[in-house]
Amino acid sequence: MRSHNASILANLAWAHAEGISRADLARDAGLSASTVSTIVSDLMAADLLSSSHIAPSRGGRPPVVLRFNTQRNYIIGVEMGASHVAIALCDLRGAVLWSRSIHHDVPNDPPGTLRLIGELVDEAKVRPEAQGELLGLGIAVPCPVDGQTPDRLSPRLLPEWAEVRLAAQLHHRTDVRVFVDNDANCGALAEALVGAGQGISDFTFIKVATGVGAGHIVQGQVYRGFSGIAGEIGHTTVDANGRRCRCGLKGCLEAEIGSGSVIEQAHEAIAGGRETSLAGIAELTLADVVAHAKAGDALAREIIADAGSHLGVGVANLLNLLNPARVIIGGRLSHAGDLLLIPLRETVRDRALWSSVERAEVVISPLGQSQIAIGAATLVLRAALADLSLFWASEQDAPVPAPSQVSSIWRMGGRGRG
Amino acid sequence: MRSHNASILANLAWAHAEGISRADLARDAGLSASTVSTIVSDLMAADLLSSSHIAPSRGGRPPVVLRFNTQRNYIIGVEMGASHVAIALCDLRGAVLWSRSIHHDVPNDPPGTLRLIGELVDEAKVRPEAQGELLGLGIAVPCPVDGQTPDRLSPRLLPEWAEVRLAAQLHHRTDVRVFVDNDANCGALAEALVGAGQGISDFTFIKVATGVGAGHIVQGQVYRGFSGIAGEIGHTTVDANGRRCRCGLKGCLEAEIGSGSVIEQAHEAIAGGRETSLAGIAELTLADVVAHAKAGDALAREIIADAGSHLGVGVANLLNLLNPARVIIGGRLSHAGDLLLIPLRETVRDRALWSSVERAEVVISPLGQSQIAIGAATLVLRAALADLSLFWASEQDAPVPAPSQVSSIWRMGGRGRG
DNA sequence: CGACTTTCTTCGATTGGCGGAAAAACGAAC
DNA sequence: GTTCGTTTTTCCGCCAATCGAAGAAAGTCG
Repeated sequence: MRSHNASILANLAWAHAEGISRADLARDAGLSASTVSTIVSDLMAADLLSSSHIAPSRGGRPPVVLRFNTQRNYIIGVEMGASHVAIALCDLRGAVLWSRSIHHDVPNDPPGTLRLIGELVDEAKVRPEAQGELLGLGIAVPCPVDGQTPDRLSPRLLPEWAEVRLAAQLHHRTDVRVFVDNDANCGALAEALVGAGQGISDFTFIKVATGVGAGHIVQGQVYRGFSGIAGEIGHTTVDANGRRCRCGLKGCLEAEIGSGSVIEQAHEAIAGGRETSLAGIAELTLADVVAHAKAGDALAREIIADAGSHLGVGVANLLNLLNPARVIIGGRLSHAGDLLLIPLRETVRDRALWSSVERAEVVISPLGQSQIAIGAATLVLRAALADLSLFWASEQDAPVPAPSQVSSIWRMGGRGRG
Repeated sequence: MRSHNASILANLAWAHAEGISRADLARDAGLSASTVSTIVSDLMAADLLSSSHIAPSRGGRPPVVLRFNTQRNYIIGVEMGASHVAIALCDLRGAVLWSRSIHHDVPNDPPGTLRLIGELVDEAKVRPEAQGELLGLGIAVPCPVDGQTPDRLSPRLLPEWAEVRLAAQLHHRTDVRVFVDNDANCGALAEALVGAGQGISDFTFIKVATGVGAGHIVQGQVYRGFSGIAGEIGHTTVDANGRRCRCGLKGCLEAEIGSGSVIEQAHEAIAGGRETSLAGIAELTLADVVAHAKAGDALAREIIADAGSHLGVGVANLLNLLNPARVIIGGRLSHAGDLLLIPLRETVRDRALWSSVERAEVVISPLGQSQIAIGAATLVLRAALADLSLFWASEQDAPVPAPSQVSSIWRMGGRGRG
């Protein structure tokens, strides 16, 4: 009903960062000018929209340009990584106003992690950049999130977290809505709203770091599959005779290009007497390998190019199977840029059967270090844009538990709307 | 609006083949009883629903059971295969009332194929089974269908068809709506509506015959990807050191289990002096291999079990990447039944990282020989159920060209409804 | 300076769904 | 058998929300 059209208009206004007139809103939404006018006045009363300036006339009365009020609220996104917690304070455009990243042993220390997140959120709340009210808290977790039991992390990957009800605890601590989703899905959502996936209805985001995971955007929505684990590209086979993976198989993508494997490959080469500037680094990390590759080290470049080729096999299979318009590579390995991308693209081209697959774009995420934390923030943003009532009901009911999917059957009317 | 809710109710009634009362419709659809009553009376006036009988009371007034009128129209589905044309005459339930299959060199003879289809349609129209009016004609084609140029078949796979406007010509010939889609997508749709995918929102159908293709059902809708070629599982790599594929790569799934490969493997073994009942068959076909495997021939069983294992690798990758609730195997190879399925499931279990993947069901299509032709018919059925106006506008406008996707943004109101 | 355009608002009119009342048709209890 | 309660279905008035037409506002253009 009304709220649905209001949501459409709000989304249109949000998408037009440069501003949009009522007349253009009516055209884009396919609604009558009168309807748009009444809804816009509601949205302005709610401070979601505000008129920005008057654009030059196009032959008649000059249009009043409306802007989505990105300062109305702020959002906090938190990335729980394998070995760090990152936080990003964002406005409603998804722009990062402030961020931090702290080393922490997340998998093995749930209480400490919860405390750390609480402190970081408190810190963010009092930052001068935090304008308006806190709209919600988004958390990206390094494991699949099941739609059935959304507030339980995977006991298999994170046994220590098995009994922790993350969203509930953080809601209790912070008193705002808490949204939880898998990190790769968050990354995909970030790209969809503020990154390389803007305006693209079907793409896949691949995060390559400690693990390798993918998030699919299908018809503009995050796709979770049947039990919420779609995107486990890390354990698809890319080389049946490849390295042994922690999952027990051989040649999983993750076993070839996950940070553990990359570092292992470097160690093996060093042990084999290979000349490299990586030798002598005490605790070799993926960041070291990437940095030295960029600085020109031959071994590091080789390892990364190799990773690119392996990733290319997985991407080619993905393209054949799902045919996304674009594949966006993120995660720490993606900071290697062209060193990774060029061999990747080459492999994809070699393995692409269809010209349309060949034409599919493979790019590196433009969102940088905070990518996943931004994605966590966009969980809140997307939810609020899809259901504007979240903007006016600040406290109320329980933390939103599920990785909320917009209900697939849209139902007109229906009993008991708010 | 109204028509949308009418569509919801019609779909509910269709889905309840045993019949459903107005009160239950209201409950299931979340609409008020009064609204349901008015819409139902419209649908009954249009002869889409009819009251069937009165069910026993559940303590109050006994409910009038309504049934979707599956005899109101009939549908014709046509499968264009690599070497045959199959036709299925279906009622609105998707049940096959009559079918035929004719050998024909489809790829190299467009005019003859069009003529043949025309004759088959004419034959179907005068069958006694054809009740009511012809609702539409669905065509399953053995190549991807692009949303941009829906009425052009792939010039790469079917060069002879490059200039043929299939849907337009058939519309001209038959004067009914023509719907065209890829065969694997048709197969998936058939499973969704009348096969092993009923009630499952996310599954994948894999057709294994001459080629190997998949059709995805995502959130209850056929998923085509960006350029309409999603599901090209046949050219994902399952064994980097495997057989050479016609696409130039090695170890594509199709190169391992496509009918060409299966027959080739049989010939190789026979040439190698292997004892088998397949030896001596003049023109060995996939059907022969399947039949002899069922009859107990060791070589045939081996080849099929091998195909099952290879398919298992592809299915495992698919499960990891997309996490469908079920994978349905169809196509001629699937007639081998357990001989294919057992090794397939074993491979999947070995390669499944997540318990939910492990639990995913892999089954054989229950729809048999006419599966794809039924799928072509369900193209029409789905379109009409999604847009009831197709039921009352028999002739009118151009043939429906695109593999119609339900528009992703649902818009309330909007100008100019019918 | 008038004609024309484009934008935006105001004002009925219409559509369509909802809630409640009422009718219909039954079971159960006394 | 009468009465009461229940479930199904219909009828009626109300309300929300959109649209179209008309008009006001604020320009451009010749």
